[in-house]
Amino acid sequence: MAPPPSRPTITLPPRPFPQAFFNGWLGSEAIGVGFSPGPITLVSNFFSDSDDFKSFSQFLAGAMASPTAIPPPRPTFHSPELTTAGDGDFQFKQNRGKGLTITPPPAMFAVPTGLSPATFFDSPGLGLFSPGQGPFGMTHQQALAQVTAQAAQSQSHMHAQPEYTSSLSSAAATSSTQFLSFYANPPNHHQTAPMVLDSRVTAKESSDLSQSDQRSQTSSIAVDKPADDGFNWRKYGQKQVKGSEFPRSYYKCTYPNCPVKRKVERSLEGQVTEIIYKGQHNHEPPQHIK
DNA sequence: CACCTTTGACCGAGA
DNA sequence: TTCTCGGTCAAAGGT
Repeated sequence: MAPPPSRPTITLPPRPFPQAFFNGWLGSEAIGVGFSPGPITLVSNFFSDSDDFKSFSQFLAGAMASPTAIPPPRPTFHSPELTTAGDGDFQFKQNRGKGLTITPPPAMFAVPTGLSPATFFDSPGLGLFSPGQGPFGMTHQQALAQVTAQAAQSQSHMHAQPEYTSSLSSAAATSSTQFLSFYANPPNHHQTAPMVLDSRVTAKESSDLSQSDQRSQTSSIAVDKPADDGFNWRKYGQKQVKGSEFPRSYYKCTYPNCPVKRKVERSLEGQVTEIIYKGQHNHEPPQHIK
């Protein structure tokens, strides 16, 4: 499907998006309200009423209210981008030099037949959105729109917080992996009944960090494992996909009879640039002792 | 020995 | 029908 001509773009402050995202998403309960200064501040900005978003589904729902309130792209920041694909995929990515863009493709957001939006959001192998949350009586389009609106709103705060600019790249990159895996497979998400569903979540992270930034983070993030989301994965293939600048790795959940697979694209520096989950775990995440 | 990654080959879908 | 490409298989080797 062709991308919308005038793609709504939202730019967020140069902050570690994942962290900010989580703060807003998880709400004050998870992180602590009023925690500042620091990377967390963004969250409250990004989600103007952070307490209103305690789950990703809520986050999405909240963002879909006003798709029109979208500011022009800001080339300064490097933040992840959230998009949806025609088949209901979600994509979080960080575009090179584009800053955060939250793009709700109006006509592309489809809910699998037979699924309510709430079910869909709360389903697939991602165990994606807010476990235990009930339906929100909101369409995906609405949810995305609201996400957009919230993000747009947050933009105004960026100008007032230039001090975060320099720290974004490394911070974002450092936490991105955990972020990506988390939103796709929250460690403590409730287990939904097994169902035949091909929902996917795509997480993208940019690799447009400055050379110095990349070098500084490489040692800390260049891990061989895909994002640690609490599940165990076995790599069963790798391919250079056309149109993608980085090789794509294929992983299967190692749990017996678990159908979940995921595709991970990783930059040469080891940064995760995209994660696509497919299927649904039919088991609880194994307990990890660290 | 169990489990993992690597990697070339193979297969099916779509153009 | 043939070609391309994404996804998967499976043998080999590593930890």
